[in-house]
Amino acid sequence: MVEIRLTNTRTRTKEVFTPIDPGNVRLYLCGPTVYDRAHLGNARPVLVFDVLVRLLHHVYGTDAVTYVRNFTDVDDKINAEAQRRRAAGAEAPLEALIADRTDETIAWYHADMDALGNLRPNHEPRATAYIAQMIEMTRELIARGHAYAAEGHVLFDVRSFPEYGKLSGRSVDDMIAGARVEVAPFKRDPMDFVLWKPSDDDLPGWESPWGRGRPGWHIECSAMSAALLGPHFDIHGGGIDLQFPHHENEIAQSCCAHPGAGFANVWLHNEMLQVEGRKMSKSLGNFFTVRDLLDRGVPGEVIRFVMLSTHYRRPMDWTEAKAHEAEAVLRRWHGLVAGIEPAPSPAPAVIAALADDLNTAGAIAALHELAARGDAAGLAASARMLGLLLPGMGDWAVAGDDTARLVEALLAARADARKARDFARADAIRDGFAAAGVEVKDTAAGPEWALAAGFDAHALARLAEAQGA
RNA sequence: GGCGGGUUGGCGGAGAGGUUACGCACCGGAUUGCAAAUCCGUGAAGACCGGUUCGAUUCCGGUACCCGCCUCCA
Repeated sequence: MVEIRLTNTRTRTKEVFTPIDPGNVRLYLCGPTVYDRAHLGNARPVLVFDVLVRLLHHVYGTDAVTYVRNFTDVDDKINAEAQRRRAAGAEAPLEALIADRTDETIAWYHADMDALGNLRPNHEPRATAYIAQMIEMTRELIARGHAYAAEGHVLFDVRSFPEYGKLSGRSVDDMIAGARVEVAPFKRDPMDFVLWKPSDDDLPGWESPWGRGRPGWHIECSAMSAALLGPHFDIHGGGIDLQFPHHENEIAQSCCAHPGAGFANVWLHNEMLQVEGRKMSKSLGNFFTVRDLLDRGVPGEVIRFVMLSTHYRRPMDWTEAKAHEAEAVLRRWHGLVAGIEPAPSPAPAVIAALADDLNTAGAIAALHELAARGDAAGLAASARMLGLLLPGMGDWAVAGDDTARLVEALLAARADARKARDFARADAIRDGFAAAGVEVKDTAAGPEWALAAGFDAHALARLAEAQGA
């Protein structure tokens, strides 16, 4: 049995992972709020968990893993978009406009994450389908003395939970000292957070013991994880920015609603994404979505490779240079594994790297070594652990028939020129191939060719025209 | 103010208290009509200051600089 070690944010140490039930390893990843396209940063935790899930599948068996990732479809940004559409003349009721928006966004999300080669989770609960469970949990928290109703709101009483702040390493008093929190007059403590809030007629709402309203941001994950994984499960994760307040609040809610259950054993947090060395933000103009990259012709597999080439607990810097380098590597690897039957099992070095706190960069280094050794079958089998070189994934790296015809014609023209010792023409074709991103290898058995990074079909067509090929 | 992350060779980026990371680039050689690709090979590091140690880039303390979170955010 492979020993997996993971860095647990809760204990701040790298620990040997021991499942609660090896027959049903359970993980929960905080999913997107579905108000817009997923940006590149949204993809990072999904990729990290995808590799983790593939590793768990390998170690415990595909059927022994339950992976849950939610869709947050109750949110003020969604409401604002729906209200904007109604103001713009949409006739449908607000709830229908919201459903349209969230359905549309979920479809985008699926398409984008699929394009990056991510497995779909076993469950993808929508918050709106678990309102009853959220209300029930809120009632339970009030009954146990951890929450109170005030002016249509229900608030969690952070002073009732001595562990509050433990995950993020802060005390309630410290937080208040540097606080920029909204201090509503009905809060007992400035750090108390909302479990339920009232909705007026312009907002979606559900009937509750506290009047018509909607849930606060954090309660959904507590309710959905409990409903689908139980009150005690193995791994919970997300971006490090969720550590506080979201995950801190989840812990408070879940532990107080289910005393003694334990909630999540291991907390995994990925560091943030940067772009060309700077924070990705709309104001800096370097903000882009996964779809933006895909539409610009960056293959999903290339995005995946770049994202996995930095360890998840380090800041990841997205650069054009990395994308270009990743493309070159993947093209080479696709060429190497084409038509090769993958080995029966992945290379031990790759498994060992991944089992050591998901060292994807180390695993990629091990893949390089397999490639250098010419072990195509091993490379093919091992790359799959990282969700790379999957069947059907490399279509982008393979030349189409039209391209193949042009290249073959040009190669024939070059061979004629060389035979005639017309080296000027032969060199022109050679340089044209290089400029178009076609890599030609002259071997003893004749020329072989492949598309290189930056392949340009138009440049190739122009070359063929110029050479009359 | 509080909490956290980072600083490794030209660039990217890992692990390990003592032995080659790995990739890209560079340089030399083989090969080629010239190249490309390929193969072989060389060189190149650990922000700064202390401490522990026979020995630290790796552990501990401090300094500097960069980044993030504390407000919606993966």
